[in-house]
Amino acid sequence: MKVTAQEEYGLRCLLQLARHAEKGRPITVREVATSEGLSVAYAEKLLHQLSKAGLVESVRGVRGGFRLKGRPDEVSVGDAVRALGGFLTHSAICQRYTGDESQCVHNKNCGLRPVWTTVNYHIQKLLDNIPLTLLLQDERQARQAIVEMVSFPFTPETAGSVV
Amino acid sequence: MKVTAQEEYGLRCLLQLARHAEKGRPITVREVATSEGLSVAYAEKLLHQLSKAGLVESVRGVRGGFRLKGRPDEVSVGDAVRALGGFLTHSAICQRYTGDESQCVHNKNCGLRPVWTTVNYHIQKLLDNIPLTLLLQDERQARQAIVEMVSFPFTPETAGSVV
DNA sequence: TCAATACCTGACTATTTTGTCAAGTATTTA
DNA sequence: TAAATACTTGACAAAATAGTCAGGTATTGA
Repeated sequence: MKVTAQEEYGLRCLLQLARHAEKGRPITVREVATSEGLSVAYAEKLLHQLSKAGLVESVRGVRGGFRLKGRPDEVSVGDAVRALGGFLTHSAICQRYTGDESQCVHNKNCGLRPVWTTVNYHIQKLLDNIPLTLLLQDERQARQAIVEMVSFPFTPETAGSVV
Repeated sequence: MKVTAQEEYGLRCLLQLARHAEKGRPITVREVATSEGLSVAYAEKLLHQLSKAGLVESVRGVRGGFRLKGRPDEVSVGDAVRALGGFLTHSAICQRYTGDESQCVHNKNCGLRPVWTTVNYHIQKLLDNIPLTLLLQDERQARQAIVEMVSFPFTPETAGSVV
């Protein structure tokens, strides 16, 4: 159960664009890479990925760079995850984990499938409701905002203990 | 955002043991491997992993094999995931994704951390409440049981559309 | 006690995912 | 229009994950 490098780093780069959005002019790959501690080549690849997915637009030439395509409060973490690797869909799992067979032996009747379906539903629902702007504040505030948003008994203290 | 092969296949093997539990005698690796469409060597590795984690016990020698250690209704999917690769903890993410630096540049103040904390909390809470027995029924019933358990508006129809 | 059954272990190979590199194209500005 | 800036692309290298293999040890039962 993990977050891929693409998702983590890609999301961080996207947050840089969101943070930079108000300034109007695009931000260069070099700037993003530097402030994220990534190589320029790698940041380039990630931004390109986000660009292909339509979350980001690129401007070539001297004053060029990358720019968030929508308003930062209209782009969600869910959008980013979808663009960067996708959610835990059961169809992806079923197609991938087929053992030695060409089709999964549980294809017709699988006790596990409802589990992943449900997990996926939860995560997707949660992340689709977190706009990038929510994460531009400092960590304490971001946590606060998310906790209030999801509205279930979940305080910073329990949060810490869960992890 | 993905489920690792270890988690998926390991969980499937564990379900075989749970299914077999009432018969009393252990089930051999060969039997598990065959019914899951896995190689014997691989099933062996997975079962060994579950054994090290204490979810499963092994019996050597002629009538040997593997056996679930607890009662099938007392072992949860959450237990299995923990044994097989672990949850999406933020500490794992922070330690792993450090870019070119030795420490993540966001170590002190990270807007993303509360997101993963929350996601992790949700998933863990959900999976810890799904006992293996719930998944031994046929898929329709399993889905039904999970849906009732989590008690939120989530029908088979919407489930399909989400995936 | 010896042969057959089954688990145990660690090293090895294959595959996938991550990350880099180099040569290109588009745009601006002097 | 030439030089500098920046994005584009596809092939490649490195690292992590997945899966295999071979030789071992423990237990049973004839």
